[in-house]
Amino acid sequence: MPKLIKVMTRSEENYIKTIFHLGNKGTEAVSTNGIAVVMETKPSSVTDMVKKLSEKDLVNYKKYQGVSLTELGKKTALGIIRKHRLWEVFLVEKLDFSWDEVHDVAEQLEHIKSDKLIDKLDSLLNYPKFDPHGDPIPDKNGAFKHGDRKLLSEVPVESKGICVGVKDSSTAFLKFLDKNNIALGDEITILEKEEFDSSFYIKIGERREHISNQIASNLYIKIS
Amino acid sequence: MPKLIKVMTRSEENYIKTIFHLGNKGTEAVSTNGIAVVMETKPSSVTDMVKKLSEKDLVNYKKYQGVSLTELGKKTALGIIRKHRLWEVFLVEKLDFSWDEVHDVAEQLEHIKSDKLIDKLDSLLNYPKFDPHGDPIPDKNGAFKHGDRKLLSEVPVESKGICVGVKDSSTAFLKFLDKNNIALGDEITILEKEEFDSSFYIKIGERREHISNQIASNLYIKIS
DNA sequence: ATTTAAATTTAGGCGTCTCTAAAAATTTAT
DNA sequence: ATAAATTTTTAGAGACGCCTAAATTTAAAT
Repeated sequence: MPKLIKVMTRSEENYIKTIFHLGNKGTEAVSTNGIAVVMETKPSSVTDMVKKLSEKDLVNYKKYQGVSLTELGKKTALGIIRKHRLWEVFLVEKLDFSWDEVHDVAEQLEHIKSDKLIDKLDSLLNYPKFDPHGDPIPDKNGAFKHGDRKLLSEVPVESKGICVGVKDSSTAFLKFLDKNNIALGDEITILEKEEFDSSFYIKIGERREHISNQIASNLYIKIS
Repeated sequence: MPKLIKVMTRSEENYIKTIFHLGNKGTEAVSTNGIAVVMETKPSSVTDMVKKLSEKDLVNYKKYQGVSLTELGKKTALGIIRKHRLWEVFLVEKLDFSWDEVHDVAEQLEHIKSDKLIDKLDSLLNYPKFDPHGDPIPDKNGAFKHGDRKLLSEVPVESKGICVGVKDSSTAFLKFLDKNNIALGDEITILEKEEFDSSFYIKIGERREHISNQIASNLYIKIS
């Protein structure tokens, strides 16, 4: 009889989510320290929690070997991420939040427990496939695919595509993009690559822009 | 310098809300037992929490004398109630929940911390004045008024009015009303009062109904 | 006015989640 | 290969919110 008692605390959910993001969708083992840094807590606290999650069959854990998610853990993580991203869409589409304001609130809303709520929300929003940062929203079964986006920095000169997402969704980066009139959906063409500093000259809409490598390696485009 | 540190835990918020509801908007002293019963906890737990709330200047408390809300406590309670009721409207209006399903989810959503969120939600819903059960929604400053609703059971024969709310918003009662086709907004006339069992004969819409005193003393109407 | 009953508080303890400090294991460097 | 540095785990403790059991206060009953 599997333990399907999914009464998870907020803290447990946050750990699961972090392990998912840190370990290539939970498949690779993550270090105790890594988790501690991201969650702004101490390694010893991580060890405690990881043991508890292990007892609940949400993670695979062997002392000193790092942690990865079990199938149950992955399913759980996808459920939380689904909720987080749907709420982000809601905040932007229905409540006029800007894309750099949504994260903190979504972080709270993702812990609300109600299947009906999230299904209805999904329907209200017309079953969106991506959140405001271009990240994919898992469906009810946890499935999600990513088209074939590439980082702007890893695409050959002359390529043309649509800006579909950001890798770094920090407030600072998003505000920078806003200030420079770069948004999801914009058409981008790589004009030239500056070998000296790995920066790029691009055409975006009708404008010509010069962007640093740091920017280019945090913007996803879908080649057309 | 007032302690405006409003970092309240979920549990603290629930106590404040209960004290507000139990004590005539927090003004009357409430008993430890009363709180314990409503919150399904033990009196000793209530004592512990009440001490903590007292230290934070949210309640007035003297041993063995019961608890009432301070001004700060009342303001806090109204803020939580505002959030709860706005979310209820959202669930019914935007997500097609029925009025007997909203309570549990709203109970969770009311603890989300974001002023912007609640203001935007208010705006999305067009600044509603009442929740799906007819209870008034406090405005940003905590002000709310109730028109002049009366319990059906306390109104003279021949009175005519609109059904504007329920006193008991339990799932059972709400389902009963649904089953009997009684909804907010219905026009009701008191035809006759049966002295024997204090039941009422009423006209609702075009129908004639016989309702028990228990029902009548949980339905609010606004005399027209 | 005492006694009895009921309500309330205190005392001590438990589970969760966190921390610091110290011990153990692993990795890196020489 | 051994020593040094780093990472990870253990041990012990604290805040929170709850509990049980016992003591205290208040209210009710005779």
